[in-house]
Amino acid sequence: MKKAKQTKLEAAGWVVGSVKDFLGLSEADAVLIEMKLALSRALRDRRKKYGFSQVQLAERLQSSQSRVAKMEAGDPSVSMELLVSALLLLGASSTDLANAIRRSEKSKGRHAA
Amino acid sequence: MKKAKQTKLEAAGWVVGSVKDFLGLSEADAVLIEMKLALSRALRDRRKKYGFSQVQLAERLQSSQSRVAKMEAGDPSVSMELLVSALLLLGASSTDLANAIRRSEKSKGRHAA
DNA sequence: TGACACTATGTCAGATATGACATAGTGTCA
DNA sequence: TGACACTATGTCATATCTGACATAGTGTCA
Repeated sequence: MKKAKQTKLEAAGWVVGSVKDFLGLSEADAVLIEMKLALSRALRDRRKKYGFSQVQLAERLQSSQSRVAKMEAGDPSVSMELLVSALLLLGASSTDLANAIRRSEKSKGRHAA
Repeated sequence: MKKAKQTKLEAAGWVVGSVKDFLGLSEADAVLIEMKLALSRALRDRRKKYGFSQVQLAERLQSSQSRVAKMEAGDPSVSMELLVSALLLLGASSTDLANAIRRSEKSKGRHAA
């Protein structure tokens, strides 16, 4: 579901609101990125909370320092699943994750008040 | 962070509670699976709410009917990211996702009350 | 200044996920 | 019964992700 999205969907006659309250493609992408960034921040916070270095965390995750750095940097090569797995291994609960995701919501456009 | 987890971690001297309130490896896995199942259910619900067939949804996602079926079945070949992307394209908000994830939490062991 | 611990960035071989296809199963309507 | 729409399952080539490595950047302490 990655490449050639826009053109194909436009060809298929996508119109914002065709079914009502569907998001445009690019907005869904933006929301996903925001969510991943929120998880990145949560990961860094949690690591620091425990006083771990990236190297130490990498050991626990059975990963590498470079990947931990990319996770925390919101690098596009890092999947949401990896971020969530890492957070869970750092003791985060479903509720913690839910909160991080909920908080990722953009404060919206403020079109009307 | 997949294979050979257990043995390596055990060799590294993993003990539940070594840092306190860390989850055991297998529990983190279980939680992740629960979360993905919750998202699967949310996807099916949302698709049905809009009266779409799997084929119709696949078109919107630029995917295929078979993959939609696997998504809804909680097939291990489906990533969390794919589930979330699909939900977002069906108009789910960050809050919706957060709720689904929060609800995925197991009702715990009831060890003490 | 240098030495050190920590973090960031680029690359790549191997592992995993993906869309697509075929095909089978299920339910409904006539 | 058959025809049809929908869903499930298996497979596969290709796309994407991952851990690992090298190396560069940053901060701190002496």
